[in-house]
Amino acid sequence: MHSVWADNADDQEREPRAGQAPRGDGIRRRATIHDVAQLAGVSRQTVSRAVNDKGEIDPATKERVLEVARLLDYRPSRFARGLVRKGAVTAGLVLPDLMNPFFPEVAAGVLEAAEERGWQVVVWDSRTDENRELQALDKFSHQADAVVGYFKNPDDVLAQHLGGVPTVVLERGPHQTRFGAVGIDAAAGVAQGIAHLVRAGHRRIGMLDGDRIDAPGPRREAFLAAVRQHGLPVDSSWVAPSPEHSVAGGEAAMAQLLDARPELTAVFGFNDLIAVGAMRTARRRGLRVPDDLAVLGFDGLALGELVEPALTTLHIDKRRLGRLAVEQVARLSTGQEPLTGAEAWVIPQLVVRASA
Amino acid sequence: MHSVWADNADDQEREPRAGQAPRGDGIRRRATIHDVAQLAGVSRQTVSRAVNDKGEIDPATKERVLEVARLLDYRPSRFARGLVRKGAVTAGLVLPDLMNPFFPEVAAGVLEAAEERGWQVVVWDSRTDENRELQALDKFSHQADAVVGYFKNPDDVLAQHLGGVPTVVLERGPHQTRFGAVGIDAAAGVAQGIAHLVRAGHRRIGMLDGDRIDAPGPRREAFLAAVRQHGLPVDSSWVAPSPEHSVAGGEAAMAQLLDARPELTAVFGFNDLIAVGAMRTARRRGLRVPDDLAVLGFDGLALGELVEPALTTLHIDKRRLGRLAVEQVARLSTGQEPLTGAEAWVIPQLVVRASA
DNA sequence: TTGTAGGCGTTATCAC
DNA sequence: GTGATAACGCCTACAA
Repeated sequence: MHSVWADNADDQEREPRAGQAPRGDGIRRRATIHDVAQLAGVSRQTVSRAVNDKGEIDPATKERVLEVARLLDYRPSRFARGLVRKGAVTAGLVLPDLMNPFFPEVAAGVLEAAEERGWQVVVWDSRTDENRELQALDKFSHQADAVVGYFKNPDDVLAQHLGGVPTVVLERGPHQTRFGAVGIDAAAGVAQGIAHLVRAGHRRIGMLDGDRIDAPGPRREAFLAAVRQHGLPVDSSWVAPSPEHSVAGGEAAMAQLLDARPELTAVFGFNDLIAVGAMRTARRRGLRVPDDLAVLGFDGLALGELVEPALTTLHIDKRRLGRLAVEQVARLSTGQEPLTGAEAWVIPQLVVRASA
Repeated sequence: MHSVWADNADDQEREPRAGQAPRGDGIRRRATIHDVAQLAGVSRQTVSRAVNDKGEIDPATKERVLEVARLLDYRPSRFARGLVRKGAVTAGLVLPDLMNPFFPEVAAGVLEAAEERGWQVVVWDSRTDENRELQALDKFSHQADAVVGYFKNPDDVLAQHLGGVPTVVLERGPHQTRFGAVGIDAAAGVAQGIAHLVRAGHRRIGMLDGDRIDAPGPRREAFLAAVRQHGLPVDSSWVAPSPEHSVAGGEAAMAQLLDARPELTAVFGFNDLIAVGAMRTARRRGLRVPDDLAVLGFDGLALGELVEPALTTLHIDKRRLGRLAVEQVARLSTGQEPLTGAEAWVIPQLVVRASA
């Protein structure tokens, strides 16, 4: 059984060879307040005063002490300090893909909110890999006071590696997880999007889904619900998987979907990157966008305004998503109940541009 | 005078009200190993053994202790642990703009390299603000063992807030800084780019520069040197400033440059975002790219392949940049001299696409 | 102005 | 197997 507290790390690598001089290459033990005190011929307390700009100290001794400190390249140990002055909070942030512009923007929101609270944020890129997610948690369960992030692993696995650290998972409904959650109201968003396409006369609408074909996520479910509600001649055979959440992934998925459903007149992309990929494949095949094929994205990346034609998309306030996550986890870490109302839920907004 | 060691922070906010019960809302003192020991009726040492999966312990007591630990929501203090087990390294990463895809990719490189070393990385977005840079350093000088980042502040100001933490600055030549440095060989890159434009017949080439007009950086200097070398009828009046390093900034700057130098047949953008902005303004004014106006970028963002026409650019291995920075700062923190050769220098590669 | 004593929470060491 | 004892490096309180 895996103990959630155990530090199964391969830390400790600093050899204790104590070079007395601060210079010299090779690993040397860092100078402590004691070393400084000794060399300066004062008590540790005096060093502390000098180093911390406390008042009660003779300017002369202060200067002397500071001089020695500099000489020894002394820096207070953050561990010792943290032990005695409370209040330094570290949050861990797990992101699946730094190369998708969506996540840096979420991160920006997280950083903002964390900064306001005086927290620092440690970032980990899981590369959408379950094992790497757990590695992150193994670290964070020891090194962080709170965790926020995107996870593929199921709750129980996460919990096992979390060791009780307050956690908020992103884009998993509050009812779908036992952790704090901040989600996107995919249903509301997708409904808007499909309604827009239908309004424009489309009936044969496909989807490029980022979720595994055997594990439909909220976006696909919302899509299927929407097309059904509008009575469209569309079923799950109109959904092609795009395991790679990237432009290239979208290109490939679109090719596949077009082969399966040539009668398509519109596609909904799991995210903007995939949607852009879809546009590219469509155009490469000689289809005009939006005339022959309308394309709808999901995310609202800045990128969408730069491609041609500009991408119609369901815009998400990514920064807010990040901020909310921090607020949630802050609640958790003070023992409050997580929010589950509108404060934990961001609703996509349809942004109509040229592609649909 | 600002003491580099002083913790001029407004930390400490945790009120010491010790709720004995683990549950209950409101701030409660976190349970310590002592609390667990007491409630479980064993010594702290035994708790430590249980929690750390050490061998020498009776399975029964272990289970009991773990149970209590769970009950009390006990998590070992990372500070106390860090004090006694050495080896947990934290690096601070200062980025100027998370919204520019360039930097997340640099960050990805930093994270990779840091992970390989078992380091964790705390990220700070300075938003290209000198004051925020210093805020970051004030934090990192206490909380980090190494710092890597982009800075506008001059060396001496940085040093003042760094308190001796090993530091590597990005994109500042080794001879331009007293810190460790990892740079881009702008001269080599720009030379390739301008040569390409000249080869295509361009002689009236402008530049959209991201640096302040009164503080030319390496890219502008390289540009000016290159056009001079090719004997082009171009001087610094062909350089328009684009203080915003964004698409919008590039659009505005391009408008300005086009007004000043309508005879332009090609532009070099400080970065890809600016270059894309330039393309947009050009096309909005009815100019065809590249026929009427060729556009050359600098960065090699993925984005450049998606715009129309695709952007010709000087591609930088951003991930490598990040990795090198970590390697450099790792050297510094073990007392070695920083690298200054090719290992600390990334050379842009011309990628020819449709825009030039 | 300066020094001494004690404790922050954890683990290593060495007894029992 | 389990428990004292002594660090780890720093800071707060109090004494000199």
